[in-house]
Amino acid sequence: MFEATVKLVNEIGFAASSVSKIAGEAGISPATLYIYYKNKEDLLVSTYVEIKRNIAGAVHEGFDETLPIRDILRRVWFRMFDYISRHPDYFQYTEQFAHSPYQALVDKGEIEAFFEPVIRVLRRGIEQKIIKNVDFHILTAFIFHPILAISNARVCLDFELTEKNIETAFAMAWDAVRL
Amino acid sequence: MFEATVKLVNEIGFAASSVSKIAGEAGISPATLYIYYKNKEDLLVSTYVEIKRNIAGAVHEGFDETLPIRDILRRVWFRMFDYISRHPDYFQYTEQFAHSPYQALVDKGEIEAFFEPVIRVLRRGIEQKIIKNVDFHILTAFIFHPILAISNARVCLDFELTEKNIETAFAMAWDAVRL
Amino acid sequence: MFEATVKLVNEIGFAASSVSKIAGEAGISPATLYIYYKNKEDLLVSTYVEIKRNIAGAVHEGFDETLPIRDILRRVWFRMFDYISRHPDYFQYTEQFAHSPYQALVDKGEIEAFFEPVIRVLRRGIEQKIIKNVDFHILTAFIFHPILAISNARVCLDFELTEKNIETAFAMAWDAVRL
Amino acid sequence: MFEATVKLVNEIGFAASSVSKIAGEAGISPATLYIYYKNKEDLLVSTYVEIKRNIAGAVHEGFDETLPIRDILRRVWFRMFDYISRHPDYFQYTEQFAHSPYQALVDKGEIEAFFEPVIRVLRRGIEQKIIKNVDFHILTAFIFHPILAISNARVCLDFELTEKNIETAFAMAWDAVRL
DNA sequence: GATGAATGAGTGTTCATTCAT
DNA sequence: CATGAATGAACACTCATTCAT
Repeated sequence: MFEATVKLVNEIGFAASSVSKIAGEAGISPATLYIYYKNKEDLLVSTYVEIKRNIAGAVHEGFDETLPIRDILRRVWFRMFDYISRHPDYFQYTEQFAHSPYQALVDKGEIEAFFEPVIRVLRRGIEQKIIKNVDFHILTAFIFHPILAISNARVCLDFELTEKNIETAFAMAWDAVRL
Repeated sequence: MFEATVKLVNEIGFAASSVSKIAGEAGISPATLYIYYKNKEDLLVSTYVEIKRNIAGAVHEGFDETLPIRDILRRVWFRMFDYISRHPDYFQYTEQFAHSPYQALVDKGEIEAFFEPVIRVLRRGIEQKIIKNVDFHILTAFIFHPILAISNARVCLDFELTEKNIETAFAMAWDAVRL
Repeated sequence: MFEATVKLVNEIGFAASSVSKIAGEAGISPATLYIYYKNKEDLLVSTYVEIKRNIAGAVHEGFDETLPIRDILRRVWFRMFDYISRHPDYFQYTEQFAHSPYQALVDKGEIEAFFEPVIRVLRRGIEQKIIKNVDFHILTAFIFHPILAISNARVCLDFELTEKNIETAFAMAWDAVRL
Repeated sequence: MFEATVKLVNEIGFAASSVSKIAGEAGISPATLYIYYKNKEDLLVSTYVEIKRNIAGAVHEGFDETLPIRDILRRVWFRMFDYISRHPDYFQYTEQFAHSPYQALVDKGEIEAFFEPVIRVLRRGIEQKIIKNVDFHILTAFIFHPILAISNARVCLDFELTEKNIETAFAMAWDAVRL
């Protein structure tokens, strides 16, 4: 059901992905779907949270708090791009979801918890005066959001994403946030 | 109809905004709506393009190409935040639209043309070795996208957006793109 | 308006031919159409009656009551095929109309009056014991209806209608009705 | 659903028979109808094909290829009138359908296959020089189409159809096609 | 567990028609 | 005469959801 949901949303869009179609894609009856999920909302939100957990796992792989902060962030940045290139469908799902009305139904705290390690690193960076002491929303707007913007360009438009491009982009992100 | 569309999309979301509901909000019959717009798609896309034109007009107000590039971008940056704070609903509409399947139906060239002056400035900045010579998608990911991320935080969450915050954020954006 | 109605009905069918589309085809406003016709029904029925009058005029061209009855009917038969091959659209309109619910709204007497001369000939043929003395519905079922069936085959299917075919068919019709 | 479709089409005509009305007549929800039929077209075409199969079954009842050709055709002819008098509504449905735009969507081959036995008899009649050697479209225009014309007169107008009338009409049809 | 059958409420869209201008 | 603007009612069709089996 998870896979069917993601696949369909990526093929025909969020709004057009009806319960019956998702059930059809999954090879089950719509009625069966309601055994596992309370309703459509539950299905979509659960799928979103699952992917986010998935992403968090991926970006923290080989996470080593003892490295210099710049290296940690750089690794997270690269892991993120790597994940998106391996799972463009999962990524696109989250992008669509995050801008839909369903977004309001997600427990933001739960999502943030997944990313706790890297957030803690940012906080340490501020304390150690390595990273600019600005509001967290502004910080993430410069080191996480550009990833999404760039990846979206790659998924939707004709933009080619090379290793060098990613390196350059990270350098810019680092320039933005470092003291 | 324009106002009704924006209002409803902001209140109940993109997917739930049916033609009848929009017509109801506008105080007209659904049939009447179809005199002015070819279909739902046309209504939504037209509304989007209209807002984008609107935004482009706002950010270019008092545009002065003779100023230093940093000052030009700073002005655009502030004008953008100003516009969003005056028209959070218009902004939110574009954010929702840009991540919906309708997004694919927009003539990207037309939209880009609206922002031609500022884009030309960026290009000049690269030529004059004031701005990093990187792909345009990457550049915009650092000087325009963070505005959206930050504004979204303001609209959706509890984030307060002060003059000083904006100034700080711009400094970061500039750090990211300047040579 | 007459031409537009016929043309559209032949292109998109009877049911799909809306008043607005007919007006559009005629290059006028739907409102204007209502100046000349009471309503849609009036438009369609009038068009039908007009064509029927047209057909009656055509089949009676060069009508000569003094000829032998077989020759008269043969001439009518050929004139009918000639008309249909010159105006397949008019013919098709009548066929569609005659099997639609609108058919009930036509003054059958008025239509029959158009064909009075040839009907009178049939009646004379019965009196002179040249034609079988059977109910008129049966008679027309054999000398007029086959024309429609054959013409329909030509219009809808791949059937080629040669001079010789028509001659043969008339011989069969005559065999059916003559004493 | 089958019965409801036929009944409604006969009562209010083909064009006015909407899916909701048919569903209403059948005592079910429009949505339910779509479980059994792909769409309106499917419903109408299926109903037509079903009736045609039905008719073919009826006219071939007691079909005996060893009888003289005239007797075979006479039996088919009478069986056809019998069917129509027992199911005037089914017959009327096919007449309306055959002149509607939906007609184009039917697999003509499938329908013809239902009537294969009697068609084979006609072919044999031609080979044995009992029936005129003319195009099949012309042949059927004289032995099958008049049935429809006569029956239509009975259904729509005031024409009374007696056993003697039918016998006379068949004699005429036979006169038309026999050598 | 799983599902076939069902549906009320809704979708986007077109209809025939009116009427002030 | 002609029409632009308007609409209530209907259209074909899909929705998320339920429930007896």
